[in-house]
Amino acid sequence: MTGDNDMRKDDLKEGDALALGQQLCFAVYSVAHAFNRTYKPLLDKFGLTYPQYLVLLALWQQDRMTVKGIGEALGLDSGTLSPLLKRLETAGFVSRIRDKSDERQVIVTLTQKGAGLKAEAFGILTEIGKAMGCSMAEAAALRSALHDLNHQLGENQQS
Amino acid sequence: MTGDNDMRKDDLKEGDALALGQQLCFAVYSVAHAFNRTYKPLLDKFGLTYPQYLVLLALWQQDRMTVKGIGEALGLDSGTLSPLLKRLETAGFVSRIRDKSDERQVIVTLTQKGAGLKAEAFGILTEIGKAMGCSMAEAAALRSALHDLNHQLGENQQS
DNA sequence: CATTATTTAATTGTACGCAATATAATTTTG
DNA sequence: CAAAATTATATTGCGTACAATTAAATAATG
Repeated sequence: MTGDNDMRKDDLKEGDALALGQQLCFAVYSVAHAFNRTYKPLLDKFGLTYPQYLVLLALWQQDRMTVKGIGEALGLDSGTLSPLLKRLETAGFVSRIRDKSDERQVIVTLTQKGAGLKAEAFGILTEIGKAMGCSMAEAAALRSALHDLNHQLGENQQS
Repeated sequence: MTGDNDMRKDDLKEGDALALGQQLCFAVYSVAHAFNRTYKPLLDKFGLTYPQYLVLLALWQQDRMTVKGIGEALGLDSGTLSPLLKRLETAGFVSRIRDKSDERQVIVTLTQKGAGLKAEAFGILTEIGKAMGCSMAEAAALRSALHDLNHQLGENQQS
């Protein structure tokens, strides 16, 4: 480290561009993991994973969705959802029934157990709110910025 | 809005506040996937996955790290890193050598191929910058907010 | 200095996430 | 109406993530 490196602060700008701490994507990646770790103990009580919880959230908002509908709501494809829904079915939270009027489709429906979980899972909301420990305005601004970024990144996808 | 106390709006706001953390989490989750999709075609050219690219970013910043060191930098454990590093070694980007002075440790070192890739990676930055379609200032602000959130979520973890 | 405890990687098992493919049902079309 | 194209879901294969376990090396302890 002696002598062979005369780099001064001014020269470091380009080198720093590739630094981990500078990467927005890494910040997002890290927070996603942090959220996952925060949710895990809360969801473990119900035997749910975070993606499974997302599916239930979607169904609590609107029951009787097709696999495709859930996929569009969550940004997941059948390769992810088919086995996930099978596990949710095995666990007794949802049932999957072929649509009689279009047998290609599978209608995913909440069971009583799945529907009943909504009330119990309400406590998760408050726990997550507490864990974030930031103001509503901050959270709302961040959500909005991420929403824009998500849309922007999606735009560049279809090329 | 301040000081105006409209009963209905208050109810709505309370519901929003409760759900905000959850929505923020989903926004982060979605953007993480969106970034992954944006990076994929860029990294495919080099035969890299995004987590593998993260490891190289860490090594470009500081070469000769232990598995544990890389894990701390990226928030990953040996269960993820061991097979990943094996693939990076097979692909010729890094080499793994047992530390002679402490044979428990494995020192991960960039090969010439791995080190040489850094120059080409600047092109990825430009592409990502374009895809994000926001100013440096915006990106920096978002990164800073995510950094804070990550720290905050981490605080609540240690119980 | 031998035993125990801790540390570091690797391994095993489960669950995403996604590309590519397969399969069956429905539409489109010629 | 029959052949081709499209659509919806499921399956396969690969690469993360992460908990739990294992194995080997080092450190701490009596």
